Amino acid sequence: MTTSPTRTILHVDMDAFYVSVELRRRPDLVGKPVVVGGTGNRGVIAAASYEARRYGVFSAMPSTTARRLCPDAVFLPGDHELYAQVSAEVHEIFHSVTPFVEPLALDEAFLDVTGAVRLFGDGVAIGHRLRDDVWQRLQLRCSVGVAPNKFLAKLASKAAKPVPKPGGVIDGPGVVEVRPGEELAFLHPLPVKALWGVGPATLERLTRFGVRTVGDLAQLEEAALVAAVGKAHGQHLHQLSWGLDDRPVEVDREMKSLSHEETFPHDLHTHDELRRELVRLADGVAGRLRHHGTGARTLSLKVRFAGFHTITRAVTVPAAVHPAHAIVQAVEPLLEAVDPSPGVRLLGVSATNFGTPAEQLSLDDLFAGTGDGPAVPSAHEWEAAEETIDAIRSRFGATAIGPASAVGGRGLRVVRKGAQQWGPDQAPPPPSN
DNA sequence: GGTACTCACCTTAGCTGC
DNA sequence: GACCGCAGCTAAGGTGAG
Repeated sequence: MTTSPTRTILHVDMDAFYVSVELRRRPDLVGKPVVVGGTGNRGVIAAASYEARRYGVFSAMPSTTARRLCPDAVFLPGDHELYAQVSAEVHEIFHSVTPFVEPLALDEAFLDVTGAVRLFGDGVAIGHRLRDDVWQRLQLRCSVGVAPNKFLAKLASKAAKPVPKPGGVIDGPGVVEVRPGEELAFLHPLPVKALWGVGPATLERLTRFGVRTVGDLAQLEEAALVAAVGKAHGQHLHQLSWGLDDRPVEVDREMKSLSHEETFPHDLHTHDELRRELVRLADGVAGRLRHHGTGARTLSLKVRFAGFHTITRAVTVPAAVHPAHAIVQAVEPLLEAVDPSPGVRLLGVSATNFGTPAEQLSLDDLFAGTGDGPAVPSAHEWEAAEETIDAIRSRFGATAIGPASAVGGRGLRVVRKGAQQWGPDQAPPPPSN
């Protein structure tokens, strides 16, 4: 029997990242309940200061609920570009100890420091070093978990965090280590929902089996678990319940899908309105496909109705495409087949099945020789136009130019990743005549 | 009653070709 | 020609994470 050598994995998680970044430019708000997120009635909370968490406010909570729980909280709209920039600085510090960094989100990452312990000391020493560096250079706090695998390191970093209590915020240890041999003693008393992959639906199924803690789950036969939650998920959870996780820290994770979706301040009821939004979303997806130098064969449409019922419709085209007009051409018939009369609150466009874009067929090609059809640009003209749009946006900003067919009652609005991360802004007042 | 956005992965079902 | 089993692809929906 072979055993894999013990690894030293760190999970570094920034403390209330978005809020902490905001507090650097608003020191007057330090010590106060502050939340970052959607400011409109349809928004959600992206991050809450520990003072706000004392009132039960947490991320992903509807903004309206947060306002009710903590009316005195300061609500900030969020600045995705700034957070991305600060995140890059944080990751630079991570790279100062190891090249094996797997970004998980803007505010957290896994680090494989197995090869760095001879240089910098053991995992705990590296954890403290990183915490000190992040604080000295960026005035931000983070928590570090140290363990033989990713999954345990993640749980450990959570145990290292500050704890909001009704009486005040209690500092966490900052660095928590799960040593080899102590995995089960750490893991089994935890509630089963602490496991990666146990969300509300899985939790309910497991509760039916009387499973409350990770230890309970470990005692369950793998076959019973597979019957309850499916093969892949069941086998994975069984492994995790015994502290087993051999996934490597992946430095270059390949992107497999790309999407833009948007919740509207008010429900839309007509195809005309929806078509305008579709063009905008497709333009955003197309820009990012071009940026990554790829195209997509499968284009999907997502529609969420007023009652929150959500449908998805997809189409796969013969060759990968990336121009916005080709995406619109593919997805528009799917939209036409949807009845918007009940009201549509969200529209989304996604691209999967990536591949090198083939030579594009234009409408001209389709109508070639028939003498029919509109006078439309050729495929090369489309491509040249979109490259020019990219150049203008990189020089003058993302909102400098956009598709004319996307201009509607709300003016020209261009889709950028993260631009509307946490829901629509406060709905504009009705137009006055 | 309220519930964002982005991405990954899984399950199920239907279809097609061999 | 009809049928079966299998693999591969696609579509749709669900779940979970951060």
